[in-house]
Amino acid sequence: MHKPVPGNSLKPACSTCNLRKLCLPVNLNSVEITRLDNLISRKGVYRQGSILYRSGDKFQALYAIRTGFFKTQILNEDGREQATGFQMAGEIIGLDGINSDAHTCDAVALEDSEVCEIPFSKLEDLSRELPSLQRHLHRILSREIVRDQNIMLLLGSMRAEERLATFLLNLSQRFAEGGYSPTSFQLRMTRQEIGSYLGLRLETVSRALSHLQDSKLIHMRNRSLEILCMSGLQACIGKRAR
Amino acid sequence: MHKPVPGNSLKPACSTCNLRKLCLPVNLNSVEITRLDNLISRKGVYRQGSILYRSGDKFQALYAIRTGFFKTQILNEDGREQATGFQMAGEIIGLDGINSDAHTCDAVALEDSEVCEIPFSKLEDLSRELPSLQRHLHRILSREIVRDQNIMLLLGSMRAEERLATFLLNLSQRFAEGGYSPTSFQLRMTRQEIGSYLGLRLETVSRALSHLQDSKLIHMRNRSLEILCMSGLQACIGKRAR
DNA sequence: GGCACATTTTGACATATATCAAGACGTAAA
DNA sequence: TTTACGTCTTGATATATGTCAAAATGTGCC
Repeated sequence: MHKPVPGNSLKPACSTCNLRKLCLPVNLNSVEITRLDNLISRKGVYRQGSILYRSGDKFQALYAIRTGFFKTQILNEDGREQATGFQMAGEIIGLDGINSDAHTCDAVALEDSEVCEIPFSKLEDLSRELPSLQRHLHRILSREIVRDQNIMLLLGSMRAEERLATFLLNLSQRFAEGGYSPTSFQLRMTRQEIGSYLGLRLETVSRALSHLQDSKLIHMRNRSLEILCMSGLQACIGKRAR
Repeated sequence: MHKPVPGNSLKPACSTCNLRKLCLPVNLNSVEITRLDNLISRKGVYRQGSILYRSGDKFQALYAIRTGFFKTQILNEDGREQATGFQMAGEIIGLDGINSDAHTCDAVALEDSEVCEIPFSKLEDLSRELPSLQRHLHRILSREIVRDQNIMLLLGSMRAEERLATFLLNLSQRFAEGGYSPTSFQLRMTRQEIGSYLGLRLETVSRALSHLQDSKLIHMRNRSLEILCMSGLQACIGKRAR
């Protein structure tokens, strides 16, 4: 397990253009953007395997991922573990902590990553002054709710291969939104972590991926994925409703 | 399927004491409470089976349930259905719609119910003026995220009987919070609806309930439930991690 | 009060996924 | 390069839950 490295060595600050493009694409004029930028005080580099926050940690800030990849997971009292999401550059992490002023999940870097810290009470202050920022924050919170409910649908009603197809298509879409190839990318997580997210054992994940490959819908070599037939992947979701 | 009945016949307005107690227990002085009350314009009575909103409906308001019981559900393109929650008096419904200005699930009354409508843009306006209201709104949104992630844990890693036990204990706790008996209450939903929520078939729900009853942890007569051994129910969660 | 329909229970059987195990593969350190 | 360790794949088998079916029970309407 590595330790987080304070990231003052890396120069590209979480500046205006990045905020707009990645984290907070909100209709603000340049003065307002500057005020928002000024909130974002500390930045950090997190090495692969290091912890951004743990369940139980005091909640003080949201984090905008500038580069890299994280997972969030919750742990039961009985040691059960559930990955609740994988977050990539441009996404906001930490919303779970607002409710009780404490985080309820762990956030772990899956590769070396940079984050911007957004002190939440300052964000609240500013969003009282800027309606457009306020609205954006509300949308981010609501989007997370919608996303989680769609995962409930997946976990509650899809079979293993459908879950995998849904998962890969979702990653594909998000890579596309980030400006990367939607058909060819690296999986940053292990089969075990994918399984934890999809409610499957790692062997089932492996078998389902092999089957998708046998069907010529994807090509996998270790963790690099190529989607060969997007429509075929889409079609295999909901092939057999139950 | 019944139609909603405009509820101007019923007098008990969603007034201060109700707001405080049920929906928005937020630190506001009486002037502020009055301003909040004034937002809450329309009220409605919904008969059992009627629809509060449908997926795709334009989002304009949140709803505070004054009395009664609702379920929310999402439907896949392929007709798959997932109950995403059961909401009781004192709870807020409709948060899913904020993200895209359209609801993403259906909300159905499971018994005759009364709701207060809270126009969301007015709530945003007021919450820019009242930090304590703003903070409360953020907590409500975050709480829903935490709740959904705990259901992901349930769906992703628990066995049928554990899911049932978790579900019953959650209902019990919420009834207790609403001032009702935590050990004896009516289930407002069918076995099919419970199954949809827990990712199980109705037969499995029925069998799991029968088994909990055989184990003397609960007593069920139709839809009235008595919890005989709270600690026993708790113990059967996580008995066998996988 | 009786009829029709929805809901629930229970049984027998099917099946998807978990479990256990072994070997292949990939990566990092010596 | 070799070694060691974590990850992944694949096979054989076990098991929890789904599926199908029938009967019992409950509920609402005429």
